[in-house]
Amino acid sequence: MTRWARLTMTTSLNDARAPMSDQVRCRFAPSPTGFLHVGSARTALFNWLYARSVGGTFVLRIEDTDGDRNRPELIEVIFDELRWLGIDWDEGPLFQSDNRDRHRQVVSDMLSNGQAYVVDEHNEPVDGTELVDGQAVRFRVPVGETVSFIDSVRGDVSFATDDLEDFVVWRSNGTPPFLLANAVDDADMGITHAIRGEDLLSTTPKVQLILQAMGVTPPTYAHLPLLVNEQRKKLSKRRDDVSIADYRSRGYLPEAMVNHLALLGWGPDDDIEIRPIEEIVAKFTLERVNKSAAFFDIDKLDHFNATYIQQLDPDTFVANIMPHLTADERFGAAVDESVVRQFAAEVQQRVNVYADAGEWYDWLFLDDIEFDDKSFTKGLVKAKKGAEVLDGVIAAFGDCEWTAEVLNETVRGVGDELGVRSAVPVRVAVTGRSGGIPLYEPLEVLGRDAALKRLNLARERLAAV
RNA sequence: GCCCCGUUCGUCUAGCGGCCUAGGACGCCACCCUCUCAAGGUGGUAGCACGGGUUCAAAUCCCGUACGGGGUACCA
Repeated sequence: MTRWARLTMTTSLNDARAPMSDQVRCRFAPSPTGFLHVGSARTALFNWLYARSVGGTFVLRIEDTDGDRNRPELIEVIFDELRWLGIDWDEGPLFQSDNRDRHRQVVSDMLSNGQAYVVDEHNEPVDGTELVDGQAVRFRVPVGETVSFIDSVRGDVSFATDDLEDFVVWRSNGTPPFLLANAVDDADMGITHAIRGEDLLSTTPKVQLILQAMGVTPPTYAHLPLLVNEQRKKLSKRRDDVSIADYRSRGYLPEAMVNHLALLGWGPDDDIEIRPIEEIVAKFTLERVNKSAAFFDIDKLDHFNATYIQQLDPDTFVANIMPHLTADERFGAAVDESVVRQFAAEVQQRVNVYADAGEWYDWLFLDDIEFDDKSFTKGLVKAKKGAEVLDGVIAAFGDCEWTAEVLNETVRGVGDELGVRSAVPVRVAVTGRSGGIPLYEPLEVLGRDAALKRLNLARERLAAV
């Protein structure tokens, strides 16, 4: 049995149509023309949320009719990103291209019924009610009528057919355009709720006309507000940094991503934003979906991600950041997992994204640190008695007991003697930065020789300023 | 141009006629904590686009204006 044969079975089931509310069927229908981006992922998520929230079925369909831009190798990638996000599907993947004969049949029927007509390359109508190779078919849009429907998000929406031109339902290259294939497939698959982006709102009357011509009851539509960039324009793969895969590789957690995405165009009634997906499913309704566009705010995503990272058990955290650390070309080869583990708790509460973990650890694995200019200026050059502090610490570190506790007391002692705060200058000298995880335990691990080497280096550099 | 949709703090949102002196979150600022930076805690900053109605009462309903967006393809 082919994939599509299974579909047609659903169709016949659906034809019997006793649409019960517990028979909700949603679908996500990406076209494999690019990587999964945040806008598509949000659409997929809302379909999934709705299906799960009402115990319905979530179907995955690949809209691979756009021959030229189609990139089959991306199909698996899209699946992989969906799985990563935790968006699982109950049926499919089904491939639109498998339904080509059916699409052709529908258009053919339209021609014989006079609902559509053949046009030549100049868009001039051609006599005849048969599909002709090399010629397109246009739908005959009725005159003076109104197409209206109830959108679950937007309420009543209506369009005058007079504002619609006779749109193409079959291309001259022998393939169905999106409008036709999408409408037919939704009907055949018994889709009850089409949840999609608002950019498709104005194509809806055309879809309704097609369905009407087929004698099929259209699904309920829900048009989600668009995700926009800083300029308030629809997110675009070209302009915007929106690939789910990119976020994944930088070390965002799927839980954080999904949680954040769920809050774009929807909000719970109880002010609790960060919460498990099960709770979001339980609270989700289409009626609560907003109408206005939402900006994808990375700062907020970062906050969510940091929160989810903090909740991780330490072993998982270490396991997850290790690949990012060892992949770092500056110090990756020197990374010692036991050291990573020793200070993981401190890093875990500071890091927003796994990929940033290196910034907290690097000085422990680097032979030669680089000084952050701002830190060096503020922490040493402009610090009171910066040079004296370093001199004092260098002298004291030469023979003091090398334990975190003693190191702490020693640095403090030098500062007290000089009447200044000594911790930051030492930190800058040893780590290159003015901020970081608590200093003395790592310093104990780093060792006396390395510490002295850096202190002396910093002292020389300071003298040269 | 035409059609459609939208408009609550900078951002994401709660609000579905009185509970609003408009709540939460991110960001930002301050303070506490503190070896630093974070985290955490406390406090603060900032908004119903505008104008008309309707109503005893409007962020909430109606109309208009402005602004923004989407569509208007043999793309999806």
